[in-house]
Amino acid sequence: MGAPKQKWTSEEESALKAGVVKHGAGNWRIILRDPEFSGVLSLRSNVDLKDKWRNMSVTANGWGSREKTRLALKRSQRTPGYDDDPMALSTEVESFEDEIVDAKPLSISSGTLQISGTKRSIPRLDNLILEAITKLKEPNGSNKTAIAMYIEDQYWAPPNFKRFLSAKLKALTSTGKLIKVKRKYRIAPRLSFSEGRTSGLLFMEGRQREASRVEKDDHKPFTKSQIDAELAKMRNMSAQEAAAAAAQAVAEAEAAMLEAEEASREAEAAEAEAGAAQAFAEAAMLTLKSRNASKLMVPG
DNA sequence: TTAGGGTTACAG
DNA sequence: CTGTAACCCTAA
Repeated sequence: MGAPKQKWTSEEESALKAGVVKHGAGNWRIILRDPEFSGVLSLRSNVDLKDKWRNMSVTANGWGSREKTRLALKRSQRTPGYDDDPMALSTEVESFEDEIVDAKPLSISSGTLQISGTKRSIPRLDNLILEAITKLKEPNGSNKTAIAMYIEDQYWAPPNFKRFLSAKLKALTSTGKLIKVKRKYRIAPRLSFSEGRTSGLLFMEGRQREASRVEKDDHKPFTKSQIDAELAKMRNMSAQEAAAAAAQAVAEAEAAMLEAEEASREAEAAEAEAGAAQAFAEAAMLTLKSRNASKLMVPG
């Protein structure tokens, strides 16, 4: 554990962690392309980011969960008394030394969007959940414990994370984003509507009968047609406008989720509200992402 | 371009 | 000598 070759500085590590929290793990090129992070990580490549993140994850993990590493491969001698449990549940996973690193005001590129009121930016839990399910690669889906474990391992764990996650999973299931079978969650088959031509607004289309415990379906702040209309408007926006709108939607969704969490007594309505807001936010982000991927390719 | 496996260099 | 972190190579 010493200081071997070109040791990463604290600034670089902080930038990496902030970038992962902000953009999500895996988008190394996006993180590197960010003007804020590129200042510190200019001499680092995307591969370096990935490797560093891997090393950090492995170190923080304590290799007690589900990692092979080369250690398991190299060390073939295992004690016959106890073999490693693939689903070791350790609820006391402290993250790195610092908890929330992302204290800087989140600024969308070119989008002069000031999100006032939000204390700290919650990383899109939706994407985290989807990422967790994707990375876990469970054929039958992943249960809440596995998802929570993954997120807690890879990112940081808020104090009331479990309640947060439960509410979020419920909301995602209600909106058809996830499919819940028994106790496992799977990603809904229609998740990509890459085409902006047809107004295929899918998530609330043909399902809702699969949800086992849908208690309330009454009035929602955002109806399906309203979301569709908003997205249709967004497609005609400029990139900056779309980015701002998407960020605003995400912020509102997060705020709604926070309110839903805090109002834990009659959280049903607030939960539905947050779910609808998140559905729109997610769709907006996907639309924005498609736009950026097809149009805004800025060569480094 | 990213994820993963493997190798090298350095610290204990 | 062993373990760890950076580095390197390759497949998807």
